[in-house]
Amino acid sequence: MKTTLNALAEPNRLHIVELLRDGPLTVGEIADRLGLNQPQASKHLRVLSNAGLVEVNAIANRRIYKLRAEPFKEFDSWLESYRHIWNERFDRLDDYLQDLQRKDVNHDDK
Amino acid sequence: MKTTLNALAEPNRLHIVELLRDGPLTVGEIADRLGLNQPQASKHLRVLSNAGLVEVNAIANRRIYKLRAEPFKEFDSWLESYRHIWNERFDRLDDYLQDLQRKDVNHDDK
DNA sequence: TCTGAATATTCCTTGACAGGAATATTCCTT
DNA sequence: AAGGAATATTCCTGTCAAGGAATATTCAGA
Repeated sequence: MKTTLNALAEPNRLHIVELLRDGPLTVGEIADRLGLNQPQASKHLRVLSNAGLVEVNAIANRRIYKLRAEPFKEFDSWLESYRHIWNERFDRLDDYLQDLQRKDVNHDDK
Repeated sequence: MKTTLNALAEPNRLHIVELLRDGPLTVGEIADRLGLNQPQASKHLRVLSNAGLVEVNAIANRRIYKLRAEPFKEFDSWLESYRHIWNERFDRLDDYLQDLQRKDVNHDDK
């Protein structure tokens, strides 16, 4: 999760992922469409690869990169644990304030 | 999306968010539970706040932070555009290879 | 009003990381 | 075998951001 987020936090890498959303692409194509020069594209793809976000398929000279499903699934289930924030009524600030008050009153307890 | 990812990419900030998943918390509480010293906690909360991930509620001396729903909703719909990767059969590598081949054959077209 | 608690802000330093340029590697084509 | 395309790797440099320490601010209570 942490490495995934880290990989996606870089703008160019996010762009790459959004490009690959529509299907596999070659390093050269990616570099072209994003206005990167080839080495930077390769480097970013490496990071994405290490994070498990993409996988490579070597065909002769070319390397064809495509998205891997797993990280997105994980992402999905991670989000799942936050759904209650806008489903249930999560905004229990009142309760929390009462808690604070209670603690203040009994601040000499051990 | 980019700022959201950036904010979450930092480990301590991710922890803060996961803490707040269970309800609002005070700066001091957050710092305690995460083993941060107060200034760092405040700084991270500032970043999270700028990213719109949390909101503050001032009560006397204390600042009570809690999660905001919006960014998570956005996240959810962002993920939505990636669902086809594991729902439909996305792995159309064969098609892509044929495309490559076609381009190679006609590489003298304009 | 004074003290102390809770929080924010500033300044500084250090480490990580992205970009550029150059080079290495692999493979196809002739 | 040679040249060139496609990609990866290395080295260097500059930038940015996180952490530490110190300080400022606000507030409650005695």
